[in-house]
Amino acid sequence: MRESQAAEPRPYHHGDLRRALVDAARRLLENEGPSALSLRAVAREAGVSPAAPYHHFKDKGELLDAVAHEGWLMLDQAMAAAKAAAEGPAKLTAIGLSYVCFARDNPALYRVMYDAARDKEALPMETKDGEDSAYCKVRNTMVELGADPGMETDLELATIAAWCGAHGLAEMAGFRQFDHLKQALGGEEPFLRAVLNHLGLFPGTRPAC
Amino acid sequence: MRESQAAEPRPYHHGDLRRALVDAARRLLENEGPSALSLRAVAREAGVSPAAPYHHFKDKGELLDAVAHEGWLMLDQAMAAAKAAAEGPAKLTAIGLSYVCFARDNPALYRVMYDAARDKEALPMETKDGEDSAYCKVRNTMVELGADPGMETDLELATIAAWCGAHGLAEMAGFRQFDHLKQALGGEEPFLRAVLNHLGLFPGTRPAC
DNA sequence: TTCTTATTTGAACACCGCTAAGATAGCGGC
DNA sequence: GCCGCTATCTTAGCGGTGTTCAAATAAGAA
Repeated sequence: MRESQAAEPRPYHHGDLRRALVDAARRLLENEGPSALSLRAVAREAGVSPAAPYHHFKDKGELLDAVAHEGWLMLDQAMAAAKAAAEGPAKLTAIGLSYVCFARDNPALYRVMYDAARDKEALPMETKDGEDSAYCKVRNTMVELGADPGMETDLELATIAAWCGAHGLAEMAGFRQFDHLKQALGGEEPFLRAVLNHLGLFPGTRPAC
Repeated sequence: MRESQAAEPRPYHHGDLRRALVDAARRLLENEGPSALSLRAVAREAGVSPAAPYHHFKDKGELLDAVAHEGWLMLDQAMAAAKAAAEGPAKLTAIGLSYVCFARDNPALYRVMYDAARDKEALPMETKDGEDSAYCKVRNTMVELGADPGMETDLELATIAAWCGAHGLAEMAGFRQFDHLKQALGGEEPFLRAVLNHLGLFPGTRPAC
């Protein structure tokens, strides 16, 4: 591993500037926040001129897309790990909790991920390897927990509802106005679990009206 | 009312540039989208120099705060109207639907509203008139529908869960990947209603596990 | 070696948020 | 009426941004 990982897209001068730019962007994002993520700053961080990135990305948005893609991969992994670590119906809550915790621990990256999704007007539905996306993992878990895969619309609706709840909670969990409630419940994780339990996560268990 | 509403902040040269700037910003937001909402563009739209806004707003963020504030007032009104038009338990779904429709019809404004909220790390909890905010309206509705106001944490959790679900749906409802589901359900509004019904909106009705 | 092509640079353009200095216009006191 | 006074607005400018383009450079092919 002489120059980190390279050799796949046939680097010329730099080694693998595309890779280096995405890494620099993630570094900036973590250290300085999303407002510091200018294309020029990324180039500076990677040690190249402001015009260099344009030979690897059409524009700034495409670089952000690449960053977002890595974010979705990380989220996938976190959710898969949480699912594997839990048993039975607790799997769903565990997945939701891992989702919200990922957003809490990577707020800038999470923002970039959803900005990209809004631009495309779609959530990523499959990873590069053809594997199921995080969204599909939630749906699969629903089926494993007893949702009828024949009732496709109901299954899809339950998945969407769960995803919406988790995303909303991820965006709102940091708001200060909930601090007293977290304290009353004994910490942040109990608070998150409590809200998740209030959401109608399980298919077929919603109130009839 | 000679020059629209004025006389409160004692305008000098322009009449009421502050008001005009917020209006110009809302006009730009609606016509050109959030990315076109630069402070200079707002000044241009209002017919003043790029430096003029700084005598009425500390910086760009403060102007956006003013725009966001008007957005929250509009959302308040929409939710209040929806609540008044529905009866019984349908009130909650009606409120949720009005929330999501507001976001759909004013996507750029909705974005500005939540950007401001994230900066402050809080949702607006009361309007200028001391009236209850949209968030409080949801909680009040929960009580009217039978939630026990004595169980304060449970009431709060239910309110948060409902708000999270509505916000998540508002952000996700426009994604193209749900088009086929909307079609299967007979349109967008049935789709929104279906997702809202899948969310655990009502306090005390969540599954026991 | 020479040719070709991918990569990177440096300079430039238009736009951005923001600041400072000066011009302008409405107000209160005389 | 006139005179400050102060709020308002403009002009000019700073450093930063995304993006383009011609020139320079370096790697591989012939």
